[in-house]
Amino acid sequence: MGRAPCCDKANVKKGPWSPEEDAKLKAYIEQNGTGGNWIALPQKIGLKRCGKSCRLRWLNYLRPNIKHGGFSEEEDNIICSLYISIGSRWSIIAAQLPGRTDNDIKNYWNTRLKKKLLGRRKQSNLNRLGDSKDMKGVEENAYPNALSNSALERLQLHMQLQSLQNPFSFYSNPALWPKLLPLQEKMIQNLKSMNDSPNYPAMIQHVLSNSLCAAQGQKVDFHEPASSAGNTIQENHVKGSNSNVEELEIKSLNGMPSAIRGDGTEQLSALQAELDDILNNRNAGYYFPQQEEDQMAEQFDCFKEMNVSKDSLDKLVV
DNA sequence: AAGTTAGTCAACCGCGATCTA
DNA sequence: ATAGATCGCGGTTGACTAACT
Repeated sequence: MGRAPCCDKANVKKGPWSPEEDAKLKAYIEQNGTGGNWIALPQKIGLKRCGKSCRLRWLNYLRPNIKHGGFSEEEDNIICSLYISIGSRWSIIAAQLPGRTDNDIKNYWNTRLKKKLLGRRKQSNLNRLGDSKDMKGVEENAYPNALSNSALERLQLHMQLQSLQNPFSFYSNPALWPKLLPLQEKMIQNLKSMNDSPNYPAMIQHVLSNSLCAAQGQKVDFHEPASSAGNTIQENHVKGSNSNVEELEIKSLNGMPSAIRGDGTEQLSALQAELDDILNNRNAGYYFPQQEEDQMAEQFDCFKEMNVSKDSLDKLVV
């Protein structure tokens, strides 16, 4: 049996808000506040809207000091850094950007920023895949299920940044990978039995070691920006950890070999600088020698060959 | 000029968390 | 302690528009 609907769907208006509805809602809330009950609010002011819809409209559009569009470079950097580190916690990310809403940031990430960061990599793969006329089909086949996966996507972004920083990335050098704990070894064995791809266990080895480091509580040390939002990243990091899946999420700066990682602050600064370069197209003309370009492309191809879903990772560790 | 595709963004939906009686 | 109500979040959808063929 499902949950009772929060409102009478049949008598509720949906779709875009009219200026009159906006005015009614805004005037009421500015004068009386929300009254702590969004569900009852629309009835009080004679709006044929669901309470949730009113709340959303107020939070995302009507409340004071909301900024729309025109994200600054600094905001881009903050969003990217936080996404790579904590994933799609849009409300937390929004709390660090005064005047921005989680919905706005989510849309901005999905439609622009993600492409900005991943686009170069994807374009390179497409070029490599040759002179095929049917590029649409190629793209679909090349990324069967990877980009919808938040954790893998973040790993991919992180690898891309690592590759930019260090063309001789440790991802292609097993000697640099961290030593495994017995439990991790066991997981790798399980994975081996699941998939015979030569790249699969190697990449999973690093994914898992990263994940386990994250699960062991190693954290990125964020400096809290001046914000009246109250929640710090660290607070939310702990408070929000309510599932095994979250524990498994890859905290991008954790679990890296110390020779490459340095301390967290240095890595964060390097990451920040690299993001800055990418986002501002300062390396748009950067030329990777073909060999390095191919090597980097192969690292990303690992994900194709792995054909692994987050579910399969979850099952192994839970 | 008309049709198609891709990009953008406001809004909706469902679910877990939290509150309250 | 518990069940129902509400909140808040993240994923997804769909309308609209611009760019392209």
